[in-house]
Amino acid sequence: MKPEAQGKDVKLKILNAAKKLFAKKGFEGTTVRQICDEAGVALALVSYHFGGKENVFYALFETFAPAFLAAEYDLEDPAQDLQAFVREFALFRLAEPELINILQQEVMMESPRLEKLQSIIYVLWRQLRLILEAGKAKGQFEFDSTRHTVHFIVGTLVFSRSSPFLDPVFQDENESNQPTAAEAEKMVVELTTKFILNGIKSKI
Amino acid sequence: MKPEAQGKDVKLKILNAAKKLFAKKGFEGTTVRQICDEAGVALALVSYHFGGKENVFYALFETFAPAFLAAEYDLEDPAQDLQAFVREFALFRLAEPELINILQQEVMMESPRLEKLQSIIYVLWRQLRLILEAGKAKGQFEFDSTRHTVHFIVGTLVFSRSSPFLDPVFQDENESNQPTAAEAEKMVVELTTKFILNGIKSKI
DNA sequence: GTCTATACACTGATAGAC
DNA sequence: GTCTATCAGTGTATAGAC
Repeated sequence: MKPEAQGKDVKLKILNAAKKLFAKKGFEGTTVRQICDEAGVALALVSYHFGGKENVFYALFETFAPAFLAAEYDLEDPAQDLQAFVREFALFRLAEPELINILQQEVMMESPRLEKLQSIIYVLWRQLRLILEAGKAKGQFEFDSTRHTVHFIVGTLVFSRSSPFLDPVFQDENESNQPTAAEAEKMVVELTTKFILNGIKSKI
Repeated sequence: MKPEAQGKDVKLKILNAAKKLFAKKGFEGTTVRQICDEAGVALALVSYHFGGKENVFYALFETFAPAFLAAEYDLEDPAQDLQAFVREFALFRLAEPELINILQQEVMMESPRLEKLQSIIYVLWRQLRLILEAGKAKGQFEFDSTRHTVHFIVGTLVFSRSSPFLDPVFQDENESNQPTAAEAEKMVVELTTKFILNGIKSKI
């Protein structure tokens, strides 16, 4: 391994370890020692490469959510925009469940760290709000309060804890034969879209 | 104040402080010192009255969610049962937002503390699942996957962070004139019910 | 029951060898 | 760049005065 590549490698190992641990134990519940143990590197390397635990947190989002939902919507067909929005969000959640998990925890406790993520979150929030209002104006959606509806949709999109003890082992309901990973992905996106669009009485 | 009542008073002050802080900073992010400062009592009293920080956590739910959603549903009219379920949940969230907040954080990180709350959570989860399946069997609801639909509904019910920076100050949309607290409550319940019931195409 | 003072493990961060 | 050893600070819990 080339010397100059080692730094990158260690940084990535730390980021992956931190992602896993932050999602599982929260930011405060995770110690730098745990991160380094999980990553298999020495304790000092978090400070060396990132300059502290908090910067690992920010690097997590810069690395794994670089242009997360940077898509713009022209609001010409809000129903279609909403579908695209939901789809993109659901796919990101499938790709990076830990990141969504961390984000949700931080949003819940209004952590001070959110300030530096405000751009990401606020943009999303605003996009959704604009789509909803445009769709309502065009008669495509049916809801009373934009503020609450944004909450409902975000809640639907964000919450997906497949804890073993909440979903006890039981026969696959409809999906009797094991779907492939790709099929399962597609299904989740479809189901989520359907629930949300139904929720605001939009055609699918 | 009667001597024997002082203990109760201090315990309640600690519980209220802990509820506020756990919701805001998470369990691990909250220190016993912070709890006691917020409660205005000496550091030692958490250990004295509860036997440690973790027991304060459990006492929180025993105290403020004594028979939370103990309601039974006969599943004769699942659509009505679901409405009652959503209503009861939404009202509890209005009454004890911090508790829902804490619960959500813990569920997200699958904290070890959840084990002792399993009965509460699992019962809820199961009730909702049973209502959904009964309603589907009766043709009242329309959805493909019970598992995912439970997730969507719980997400909708649980997520409601009214952070000032997510909902920037802007003119009350529909609700132009200030509603009373009771009216606002009623509205939230109605909106939530509507979104969820629409989501599974149930009549309202 | 409530307080202050303290014990002692563990935290994040750094210094210095390699 | 990476490691081990160590620091100062803070965590929870307890001992003992009142």
